Amino acid sequence: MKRIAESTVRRLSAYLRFLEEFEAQGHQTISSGELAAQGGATSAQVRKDLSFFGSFGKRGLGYSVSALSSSLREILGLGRQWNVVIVGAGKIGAALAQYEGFRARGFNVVGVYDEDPARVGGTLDGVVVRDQRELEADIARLKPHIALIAVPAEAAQALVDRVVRSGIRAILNFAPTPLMVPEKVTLRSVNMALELEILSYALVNADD
Amino acid sequence: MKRIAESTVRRLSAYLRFLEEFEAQGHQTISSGELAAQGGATSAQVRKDLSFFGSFGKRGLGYSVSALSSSLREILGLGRQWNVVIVGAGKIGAALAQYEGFRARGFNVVGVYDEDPARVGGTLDGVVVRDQRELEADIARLKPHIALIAVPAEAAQALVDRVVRSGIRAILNFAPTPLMVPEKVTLRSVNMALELEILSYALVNADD
DNA sequence: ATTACCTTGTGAAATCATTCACAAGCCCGC
DNA sequence: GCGGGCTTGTGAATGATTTCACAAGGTAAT
Repeated sequence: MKRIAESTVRRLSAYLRFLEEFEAQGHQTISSGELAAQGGATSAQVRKDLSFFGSFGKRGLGYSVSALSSSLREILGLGRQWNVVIVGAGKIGAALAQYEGFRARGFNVVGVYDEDPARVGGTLDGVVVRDQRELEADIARLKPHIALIAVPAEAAQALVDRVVRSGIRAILNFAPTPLMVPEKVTLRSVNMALELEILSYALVNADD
Repeated sequence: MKRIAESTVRRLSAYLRFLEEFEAQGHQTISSGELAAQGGATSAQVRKDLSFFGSFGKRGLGYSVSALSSSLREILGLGRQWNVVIVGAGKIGAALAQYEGFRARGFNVVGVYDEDPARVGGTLDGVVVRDQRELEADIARLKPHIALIAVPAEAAQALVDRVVRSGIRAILNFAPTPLMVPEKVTLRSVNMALELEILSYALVNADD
């Protein structure tokens, strides 16, 4: 299949979220226009996004809410459970470990790791914080699919290397630093200070 | 000035971060190629990004690390302090309130708000959690520039409306829901579950 | 001062993403 | 079964962003 733009995948995910709400409200069908109105997209964009993956609608009528939800879950790989390890049990790691939004969408936190003995052995939302030295052995045993990196910038690359070497193929990084991964590994980064800097830019250039 | 793409601003911010590191290592000058190598950009992209704002380099030599850092800080509006209020003192709000990366870059948390009486009065990294009912009065008094929204999805829009009505012009949203703001307000969203879903998509489509 | 060598700044070209616009298809009422 | 009214799916057009490629300008060594 042709490579799909990340912006498209991001929107599909947003469509799915709204479809679930819409379904809960008892609606059977939805048009591209209604779906678009939600996230600021256009109806043409919704149709184009979906067209990369097939034909899901009925002309004149729109899309079946439940059928489209299923298709999107299938496309996004959400018809299954994903196991996640969190590396770093500081403020951010702890918040992530306890974030309900992950489990709600099929992402299971199966391990949280830290190197600080003061944190090891503590429990976060039912998951015990384990010693970072166990990381390799645990990844080999639990075969998690995704690693969340929530350690200081200086430590991040070394830990990414370790989880990659242990077989992890997808990483979500919260450390404010660029990271290198082999091509076969997918890396995404969330950088909160950077988001604030973009706001800062917007504020000083508000009069454009 | 011509409107600058968000992707450009994002990269400028990344360049600045690396320049600061590079400066700490004692380097005087840097070429567009060295700067690019960092974040996976190309040298042409670095030069193009900078060219939107002026000429900062010397042909044959590169850029002065310190001069370029200053220019970027100026462009991004980082030559000053920004005051930030955090709405929501749950897991994520608390983690944000205590995140050192913000203060380090000139973003001062001047207030944290929650509606849960059990949280009000508590203290997070020196900042006392205040009652959400004080929000309007405090914004009027403290004139913060930026609001971070860290409340459940259902509550987010109402709180955004409140901070916007109180005069906030820039919002960073952590609630997993789309939000509406007037045109004059800049809104950015960080959606962690959505990031995981993009990884999920990448994992199921790894063989492309 | 001249030469050899680098690196910038920037139009032009290429690529990527979004929007337009409309034929084709489907539902529904009659 | 036919016609009116909607809405999809999709090429074509537009717009945005990235990459290319090279003239222009600077350094440094001799």
